[in-house]
Amino acid sequence: MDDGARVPEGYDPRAFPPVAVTVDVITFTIVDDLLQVLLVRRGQDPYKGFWALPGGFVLAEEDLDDAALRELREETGIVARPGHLEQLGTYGAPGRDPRMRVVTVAYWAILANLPKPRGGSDASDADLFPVVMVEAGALQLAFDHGAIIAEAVDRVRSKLEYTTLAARFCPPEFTISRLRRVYEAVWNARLDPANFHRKVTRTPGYLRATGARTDPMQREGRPAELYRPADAEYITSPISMPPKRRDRG
Amino acid sequence: MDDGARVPEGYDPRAFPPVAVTVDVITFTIVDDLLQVLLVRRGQDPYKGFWALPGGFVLAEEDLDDAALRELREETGIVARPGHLEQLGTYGAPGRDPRMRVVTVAYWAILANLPKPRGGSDASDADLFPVVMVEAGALQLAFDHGAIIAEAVDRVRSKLEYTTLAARFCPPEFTISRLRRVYEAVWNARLDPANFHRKVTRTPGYLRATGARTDPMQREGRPAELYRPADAEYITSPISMPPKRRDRG
DNA sequence: CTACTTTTATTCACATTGACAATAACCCTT
DNA sequence: AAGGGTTATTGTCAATGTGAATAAAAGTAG
Repeated sequence: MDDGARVPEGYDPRAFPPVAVTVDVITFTIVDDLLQVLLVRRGQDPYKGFWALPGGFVLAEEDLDDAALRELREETGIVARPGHLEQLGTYGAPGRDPRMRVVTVAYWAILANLPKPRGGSDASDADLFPVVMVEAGALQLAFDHGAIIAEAVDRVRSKLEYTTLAARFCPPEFTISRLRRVYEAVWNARLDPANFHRKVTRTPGYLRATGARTDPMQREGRPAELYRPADAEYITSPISMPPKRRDRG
Repeated sequence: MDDGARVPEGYDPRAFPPVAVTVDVITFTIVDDLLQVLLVRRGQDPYKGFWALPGGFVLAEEDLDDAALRELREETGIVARPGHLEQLGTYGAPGRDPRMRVVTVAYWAILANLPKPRGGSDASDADLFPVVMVEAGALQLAFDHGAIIAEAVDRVRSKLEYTTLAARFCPPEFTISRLRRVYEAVWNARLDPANFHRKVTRTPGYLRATGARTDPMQREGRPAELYRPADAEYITSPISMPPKRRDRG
């Protein structure tokens, strides 16, 4: 069957504007009941010493998703596969990189149990920062990475409403209150434990009880039932964010 | 204030893999109570004679959104500004274009009252096709445009649930039943007129009554109140898609 | 007038949700 | 063993939202 993929003769592969294509990755995790984002300190100009998203050039024969995973690994030493990896958007305003035209494809990822990050080849340092700190403008961010992070935060906040992605922040087995604290950290809001319990346990496809309980020795209060994620990726009736968020007072 | 945007000396702008960056645009409109998509027939290899999304190279000093608007205008002769234009995603699998590495940034747009399309510079022809026809595989589509269109259709279908974008398919003033037929066309489902009316009129920020009515001479039945879009872009309580869709029988 | 069409209002049964009370299951101290 | 503290889980109740069904309203056509 003819798939039409003929290459015309005399085609000049250089007859297009010179553009570099890169990927950048926004990695979210939860530490100390706070939503945190992974950043690397730039070791060279431009923006030397500024904090930036891990990222870099897409290789010649590499798909975009693979490039995102590779850069995350190379620049931060993280070998664990993210619990979620998804394209966020592509940013290509002329002048966003002072050297030349750079179009970057941004990805965002969820990692549970993020190990202590260490700098890789292109970065002199890597560290986690609470999103509230980034939103407050407490960091010097390179390029347009502040705006990109803001869009990623919006995305993860709204995706918790109608997907089961919150479980990706958790270990394979987790309690309902752990899941609730994920929502509370990402949304920066407090949820009623009883109503949250009723909502998620009655959402079909979200949770599957394991039958086991938490070890009472390690925690305070009544031991909790352990759950693992079920098969649903999207939920029909959303878990709605409380109307008033308490961020920044 | 130092913004850190120093250009290092000796930087080689060619030290990156040769990649072409293009934009493609999925344009939706509603004709004959059907969701339709705008395609152009390719006038040259590869995929000569196949149907494709309008698109092309991003120019040297051009932002991505501008490139999308320009390509839509150049390849289809459409001068009207879309009621909505949004990035869909970026597709860059090696080999998706047989000539060279091409990374394309896909946009999707909503146009109301789309005029009869005519071919532009790069396309020998442009026409509208019902989405159900594309989904049935009735067209020979170039590159990976079939998969891209499928993702765009998913996106517009789900966005009708929690945004006010359905109104972008309508003229500036419209009736509730017109708005309902937008949902019915996009979702390929039937909605109860009375419940839909109650729902959208009680959704804050969605509609603002104009006080006028439709001219009874032109239509059958009772004249309907005319509305225009209000200020909300997102709605808190979603308009939910009926569970069973009737597409393809 | 009646028949017919579409729009809009109303009603009922039922599900969902927020607020909050009550109970359960553990720990610890006395 | 009893009581207090903490967290987990279940239950109650009123308010609200939704699907289905019906009715009323406002026009045209005959």
